[in-house]
Amino acid sequence: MIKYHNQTRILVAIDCIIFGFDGIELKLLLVQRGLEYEKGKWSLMGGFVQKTEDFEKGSARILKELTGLEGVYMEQLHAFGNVNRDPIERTVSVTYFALIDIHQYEKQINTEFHAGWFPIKEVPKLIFDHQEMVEMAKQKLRYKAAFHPILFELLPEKFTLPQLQSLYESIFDTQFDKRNFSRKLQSTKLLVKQKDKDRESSKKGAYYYKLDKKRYEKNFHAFLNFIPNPGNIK
Amino acid sequence: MIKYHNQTRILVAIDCIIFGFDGIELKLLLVQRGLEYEKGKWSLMGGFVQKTEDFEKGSARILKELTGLEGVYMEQLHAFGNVNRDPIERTVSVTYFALIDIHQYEKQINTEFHAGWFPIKEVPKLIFDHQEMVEMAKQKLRYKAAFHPILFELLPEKFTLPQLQSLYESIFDTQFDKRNFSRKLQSTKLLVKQKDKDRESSKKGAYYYKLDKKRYEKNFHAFLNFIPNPGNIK
DNA sequence: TTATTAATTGTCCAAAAAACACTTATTACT
DNA sequence: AGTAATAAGTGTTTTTTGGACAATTAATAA
Repeated sequence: MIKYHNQTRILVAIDCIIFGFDGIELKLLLVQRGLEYEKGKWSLMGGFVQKTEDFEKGSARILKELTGLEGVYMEQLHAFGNVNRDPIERTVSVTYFALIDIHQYEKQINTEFHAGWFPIKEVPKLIFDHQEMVEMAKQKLRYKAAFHPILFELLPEKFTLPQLQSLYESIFDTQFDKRNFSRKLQSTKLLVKQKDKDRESSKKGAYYYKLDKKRYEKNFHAFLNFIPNPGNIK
Repeated sequence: MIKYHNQTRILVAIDCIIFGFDGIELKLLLVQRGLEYEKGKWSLMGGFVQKTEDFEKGSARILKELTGLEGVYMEQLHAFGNVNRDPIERTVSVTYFALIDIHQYEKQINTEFHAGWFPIKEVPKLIFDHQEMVEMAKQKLRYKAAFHPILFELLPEKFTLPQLQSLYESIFDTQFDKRNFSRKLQSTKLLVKQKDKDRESSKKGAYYYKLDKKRYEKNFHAFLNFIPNPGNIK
């Protein structure tokens, strides 16, 4: 087989920034590094790209190993290539971020990897440049969520408006007016009101809503001004 | 030195999608591939990541080799990793896109690489998955330009409102009302009206404007609704 | 002087966003 | 049984923004 000559071949890793929501706050799934050097330190879930594996396959494999999950929303974030980002050996990292509903998979999380959910505001020190990756992912999540109906990926199939609003508030770290919030969401026509209520979080109970799947898929890229005063989202 | 064992090391390339504007239409800078296999076919400018070079350094080096340019706006687009994207040998490609004012560098373009500007609508068949890269870059450029004042990177230091509008129209492939366009731009306070006029393109002449650099840097990420009816930008 | 060309500027109307407060359903307590 | 407490749900007004639209101006050429 012909090859390119005199070129450097480099390890290529995939690291996954896995966001989860538990109904209260946004969390990040971390694992304790299994490989030597910094072993036991908290880290993003990652692995090396295999010989016959492209990035989508690789990121899905890594996610599955850790969480047992398949078919989860995943998107490429950024490729990190600093020469010394991994002190063992030069490794390029292609990062993906995923969004999942924590409760749905609570019990599947593979214990073998010593995984744990951390509130996004209390993320421990991470190895290598993983901190930077997380920061970028948070920023991208905010950016995207400000205009696209992406946060539903973090919620269970049935959810209430107050839940949805608290998710938005948690991610944008601010408070919205519930009347305006509700009106804006209703106007997207993405929500279908259910007959039953969630009675966990209040006496009166809050109606459940489901996504209108068809419209959701169709309008996924459509632009929606979800966030009041988008201001300085980057 | 310690190394990771039993892992595949892969060639990592950087490919640059270089957009340019000549005052009339958006163009793409392409080169004729120098390496064997598909030699002579049109291709993005690219090269392999060197042993002690990170992506930013690499993309700057590649851009410089081809155009002589430095300090140009550049941004990472996406990492492409399909197993067979390069039939010679598996190669991962990290893509960057750059924006430049064609006239400013017209004479610097390195002839050694047989480079050529192609109108974005008449891009020839490209090697490998470069077509896909260009498509993604076009889409991202539109997306970003719809909300951020990024297109100034394609213009000379002094430009007129009609020029700016024709740039926007060319990129979004539509027509804007010049009164509304002007008002919207003025409202950003990013433009500083000059005393002199461009007399090339009309009898009356159009006033030049410059960017207010300070505000530009400060507001680079600020959200501005540049595009009427953003509709289905992805 | 008149016709032509492209630049410049302003008004009005419609739609969207934001500010704002009261009513309702339910439960717990006295 | 009555009342207090809690969170859900709902409408109206004002302000801001976006979009449609046309007349005037500066310069040149006929």
